Amino acid sequence: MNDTNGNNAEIENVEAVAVALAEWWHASARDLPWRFGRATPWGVLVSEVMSQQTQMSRVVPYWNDWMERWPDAAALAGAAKSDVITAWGRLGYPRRALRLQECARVVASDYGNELPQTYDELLALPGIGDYTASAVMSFAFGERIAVVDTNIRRVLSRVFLGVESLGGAASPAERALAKQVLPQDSVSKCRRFDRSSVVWNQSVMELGAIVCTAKSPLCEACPVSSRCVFLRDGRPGLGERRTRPRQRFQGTDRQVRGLVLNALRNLPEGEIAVDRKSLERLWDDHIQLDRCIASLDEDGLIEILPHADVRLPV
DNA sequence: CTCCAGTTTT
DNA sequence: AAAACGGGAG
Repeated sequence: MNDTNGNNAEIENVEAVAVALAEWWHASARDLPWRFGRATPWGVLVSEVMSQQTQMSRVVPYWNDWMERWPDAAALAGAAKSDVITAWGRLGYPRRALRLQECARVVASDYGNELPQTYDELLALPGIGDYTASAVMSFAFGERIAVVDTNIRRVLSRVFLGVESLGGAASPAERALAKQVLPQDSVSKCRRFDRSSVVWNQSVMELGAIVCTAKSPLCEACPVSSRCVFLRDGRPGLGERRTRPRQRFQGTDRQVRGLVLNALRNLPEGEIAVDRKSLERLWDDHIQLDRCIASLDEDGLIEILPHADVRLPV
């Protein structure tokens, strides 16, 4: 019973779309260093965590340096937290860096330094949610599993339903659609990055990232434009804002937290702490500053020293 | 000002 | 279900 979405009659283009997308993928996919079987499963996981809310183009140099320095989970597990936070640099959401190291510690100690190969075990790892667990199952292990992220939601909704996907969490209907159109894998294709479900997930996501973008999709350059319900219907609601207003950044705690962390990352060689005086120069509102220092401490991103100086954790 | 290969906490 | 969490690019 697949009644979660009432659109089964609508979905009949899938084979043709899959063929066109696969061709486009092989001709136009970005040559990211963790693609095409060049990275270990752990390397794929690292790339996915770094890409949570951060554009791929910004991730590439960080990933290269990171994997050279900490090639596997055990290496990262043994690193100093301060080094992990510093290496994370300006990727944003630095708690991801800490969770990635926690993840590495679990993989190293509970799984013998080899990434577990089931969705449920991956999902249980720190910092790994539904998207990343699915992505690793598909991209690293070649398993047939529906991957649902913001790009895939947008592309599938446009191509097959002709409407913009709504903001917020993925709906049951969107998940059902993703499962419904996921290609079967033929038995003969054994190389994991050649499996049709894997190419499907990667190419749909890639299309959403570089062609079928949120605000101004490049329909002229789209390999499935002739089969896209959204384009056929005149792209109804394109550019219409469906997400709730995002929190502004200027003046928020996130900005202040970023300033404190940035000061700690950029300390001269040999210095490990920022003193209270310097902290107070970073932000005029000392109430907010103290709130942010406290929250950074709670997150394990800094340690508070005597005299209210701060440092990165060991 | 919006958007971005999301996850966790409330 | 909503808020918190960075920072850069278009």
